[in-house]
Amino acid sequence: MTDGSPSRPVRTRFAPSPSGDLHVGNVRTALYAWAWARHTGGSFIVRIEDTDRSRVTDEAVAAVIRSLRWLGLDWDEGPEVGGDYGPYLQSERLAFYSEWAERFLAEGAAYHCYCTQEELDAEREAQRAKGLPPGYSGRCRDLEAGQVTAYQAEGRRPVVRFRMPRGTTVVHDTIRGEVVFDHANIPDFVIMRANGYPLYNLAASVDDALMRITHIVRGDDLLASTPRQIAILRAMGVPEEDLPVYTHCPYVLDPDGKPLSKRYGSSAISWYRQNGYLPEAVVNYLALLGWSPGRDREDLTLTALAEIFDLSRVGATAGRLDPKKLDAINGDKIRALDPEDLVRRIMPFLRTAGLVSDPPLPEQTHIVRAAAPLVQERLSHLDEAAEMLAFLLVREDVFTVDPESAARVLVEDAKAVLEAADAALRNLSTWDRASIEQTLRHVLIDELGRRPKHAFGPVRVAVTGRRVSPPLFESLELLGRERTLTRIRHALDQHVGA
RNA sequence: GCCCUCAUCGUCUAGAGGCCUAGGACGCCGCCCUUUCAAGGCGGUAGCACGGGUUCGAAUCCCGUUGGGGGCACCA
Repeated sequence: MTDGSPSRPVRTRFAPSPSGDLHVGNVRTALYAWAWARHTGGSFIVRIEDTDRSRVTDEAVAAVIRSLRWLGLDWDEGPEVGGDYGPYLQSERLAFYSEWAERFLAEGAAYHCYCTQEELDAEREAQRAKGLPPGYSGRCRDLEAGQVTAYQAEGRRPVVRFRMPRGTTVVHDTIRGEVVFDHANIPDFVIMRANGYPLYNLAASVDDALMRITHIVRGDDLLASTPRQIAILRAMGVPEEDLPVYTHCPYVLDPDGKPLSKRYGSSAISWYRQNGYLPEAVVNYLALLGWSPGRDREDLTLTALAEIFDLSRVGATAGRLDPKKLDAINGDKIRALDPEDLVRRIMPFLRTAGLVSDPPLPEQTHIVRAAAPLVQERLSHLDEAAEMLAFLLVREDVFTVDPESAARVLVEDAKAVLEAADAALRNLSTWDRASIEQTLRHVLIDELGRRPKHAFGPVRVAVTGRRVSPPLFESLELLGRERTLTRIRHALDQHVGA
């Protein structure tokens, strides 16, 4: 449907309801909307759908904004940046909704409905019992003046219900093609509560029209409500050719193939930030989940997306989250980082782990700068830097050797190795990586006749406390002679038994 | 119950009737490199849900079946 050559400036929007943190499905939708706006040179608008809900708080709105900024999705109009079509919080746009509701009422496109919740529930129950589709019967559709007065006398306060016209609606969707809905299956629906607050279909449609949205990119769950929104748009007088183009993105599922729920921890976008993921990795991964550039290209950035993203290539099938693939991409992105940038991104995690002060002391910064390159290609997540670098940053009196590693490596057989290493390193004239390696190789391999694994293993465990560590010789250089020898002697005393 | 919708390796996908003996990526399995772990290199494993059509020819088009998902609110 979308031919990629829009006749009017593209305006896409992301319209989250701020109930808790964004989840990855929403984020992907936002990403696509953003990418399409950027690709076409159009505008990306953020609108907060907070028309209801006591559950909406300022903090929730702030969380949405924080997440979008973290991801790098910038908006041309919306909260904090303003724009010509504001305000961008629906709670501040109530006047628009009532104005249109009044007009619909006056023109007969909508009517007052006096049914109580109980009556509606009973109606639905009866329909269910008869195996009929649930839905409003249209009882109040053509109320006579007398009935209205009677209801009012009872103290009933009406809601505004939209009168769904007869006929069919064809939704033009870039993913589904032309989807036909028979209005016979779409009962009249409420657009305004008795308390004057609008409902989703009204608010969203009024805003989309007023904000001149050209492309609506949203979740698949909204496809079925699209004919209602189109009906409202038409009632507002929006010409057919100005109706928005729709893109209903399929669901993002958890690794088990089930719809994302709050139960699944990593459905919330903040989880990724906290667990050491780079926003550019999340973006890259999500871009590929449900969309493909068509060529065998997978290394994507926001810049690249702005260049090549095409709404018409968004796929129709739901996608499962694949943590392994995300991890792989995250590792790639970490490896591609400028070392200084890596240091900057790692610091917060080291701080959280209590390994560096806030702000970091000069010597801590020095060590992290020097050590970052050693772990860069070993990191899958930023937070892993903490455990990898702990042995370098921890206070000497707090340093401990992992018991299992000690039990397996610091055995009787290691005694000779540690003693030889101790003696050789003690007398080493120059303390640098090359000298350390040369000496240890000479003493442990050539003289003692140990295989590399058995030569360096005990030293590694004694000095780093673990069997897995950054490269040994560089590690010793950074640790310094003093601390290295202390740890070797300590291992000799505590584990091997001198 | 009614309406809508989806269906290619384990996962994300390429594929728009012959280029498909179905390509790539992640995962997985080997091998190489190697001071551990990674990273890197090389190789391998694995898929068009099923049944009917249409066509000289179908992963690609049509119908149905099965299975999955969504919707039918004074939620968004």
